[in-house]
Amino acid sequence: MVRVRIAPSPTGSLHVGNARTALFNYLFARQNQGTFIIRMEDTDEARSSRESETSMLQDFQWMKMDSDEGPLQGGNFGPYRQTERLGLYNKYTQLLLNNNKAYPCFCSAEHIQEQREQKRSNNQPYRYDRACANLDADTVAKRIEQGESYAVRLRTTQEHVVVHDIIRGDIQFETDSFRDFIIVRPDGMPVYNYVVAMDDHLMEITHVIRGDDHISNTPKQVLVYEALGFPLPKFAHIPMILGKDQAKLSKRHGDTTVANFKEKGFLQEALINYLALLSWSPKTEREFFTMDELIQEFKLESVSKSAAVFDVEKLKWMNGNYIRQMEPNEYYKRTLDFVRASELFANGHISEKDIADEERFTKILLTVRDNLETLMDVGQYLQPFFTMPGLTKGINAELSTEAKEILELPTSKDVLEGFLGELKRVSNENNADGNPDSDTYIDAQTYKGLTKIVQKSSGAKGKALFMTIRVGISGEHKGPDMAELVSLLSVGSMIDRLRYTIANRL
RNA sequence: GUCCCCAUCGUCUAGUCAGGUCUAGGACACCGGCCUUUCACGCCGAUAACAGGGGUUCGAAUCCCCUUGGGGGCACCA
Repeated sequence: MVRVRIAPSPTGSLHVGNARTALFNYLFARQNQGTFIIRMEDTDEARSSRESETSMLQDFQWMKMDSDEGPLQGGNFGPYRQTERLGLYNKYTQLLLNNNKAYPCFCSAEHIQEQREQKRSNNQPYRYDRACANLDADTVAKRIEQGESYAVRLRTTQEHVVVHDIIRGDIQFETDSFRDFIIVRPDGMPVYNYVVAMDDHLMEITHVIRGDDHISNTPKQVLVYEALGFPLPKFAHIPMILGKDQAKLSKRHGDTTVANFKEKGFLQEALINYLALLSWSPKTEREFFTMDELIQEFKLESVSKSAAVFDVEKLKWMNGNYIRQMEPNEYYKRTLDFVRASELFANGHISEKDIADEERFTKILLTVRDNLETLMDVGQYLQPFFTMPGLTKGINAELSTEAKEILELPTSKDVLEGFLGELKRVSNENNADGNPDSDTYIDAQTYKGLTKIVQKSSGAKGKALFMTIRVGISGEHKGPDMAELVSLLSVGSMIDRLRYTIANRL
């Protein structure tokens, strides 16, 4: 029975590096009908918080990595927060002390620190001098009785430790450099490398799958397992995710948390898919996988040994693909949060009433879909349908450089005035009272006919014709197909827009 | 400094374990073209890599050694 765990520290929201480690654990668990466990390593009280834990657990949920055991749902191997497990460790420490596999060390932290610095400055590796390794029992008892504080050290007897790693094979370490490391601090707080080993054993973890920044911790943990007589789990150290500068991905690289990507309008499916492809490959040319397909295809043994640079550009590309593949109704639903978060909505240009007209709103959303890389982009592309920069208060009046260049074309005045004239003519034909109002629309075919007329009168064609009309009406140099855009805007509003552009922007 | 890990296009990778089919394949980005009398989407194409040096071998991206480069650890942090 496979049991794996992800053990994050609740010190912020879930980082993509951790998310990827979690993903590999999750995939491995599911494909083996195993158990996926979340354990919070919250013993660093200064940095850990319950809020962080909550947001992390939400991130896992959003990523659709459902856990079988964890701090919220519990399980048979709890508790699932390290701070709640502290009582479990004492008896093991006592056992080690009784067996002489560990011993109390009365050296002060300051003294050790001094020695370490001295060695360092001489460019020599520090090793504990084992000053307290062989004190006789009476002395020890007496000093403890006198209230002298002490740390507990694990007695290291072997010269080297071999770690068997599923991805890297055997790795050998000399124990010399960390010999007799501390497992319990003077205040009784057990140390990380000691605690993980016990937790993993107590939770019956079969495969420890974690980032390769933990490789050098592993021999210490192996020593703990052996001292306690615990059977070893299997280890698999997966490569790090790097930033553009090839250094370990961290906050200073910008957006690196799952929450960041969620907010920016990345889809869970795309993030999972992209993350799965960092340091793992199906060894075919296929790139798109659903979670279920990943569960089928993923192979822990074929995880690469080298680190991967996180490339947002490729994630965006993948995200755009997922957006385009969605069912219209799902697309509508999943986009709404981002519509409501947009500036247009905040300024009242898009209202709940607009959104509630599901058919029309979906139609509009669909016309801008090809332009999206993330769902957050909708705000930008929806603008032409609901307002125009400069025309409406609260919207930035600045035109992009590209848009300005288009309006500077020699034919642009003729194009805009020509098109304005045609719109007026059409609306007069359609309205008995001769006043263009907001209920008159033209269809794509009519629009094409009008552009032909304007082409003749202005002499502009192609880009000079269509881009000028686009900028004149929308204020943007990119966006949905013109025929679709025009057929969704009332003639009255287009007339207003053109007048504004002619008056203020030419 | 020391220990450990890693090394194919700018980036993600296939090929490496079982050497020849590799004048090194795919994808992102970039550049060019087509489609659309427009941007985007889509399609087509181009540029672009075996870190260096020694071996072993008829033959090395693939095996061995060295160098170089990069990363991570070296705590009474997790």
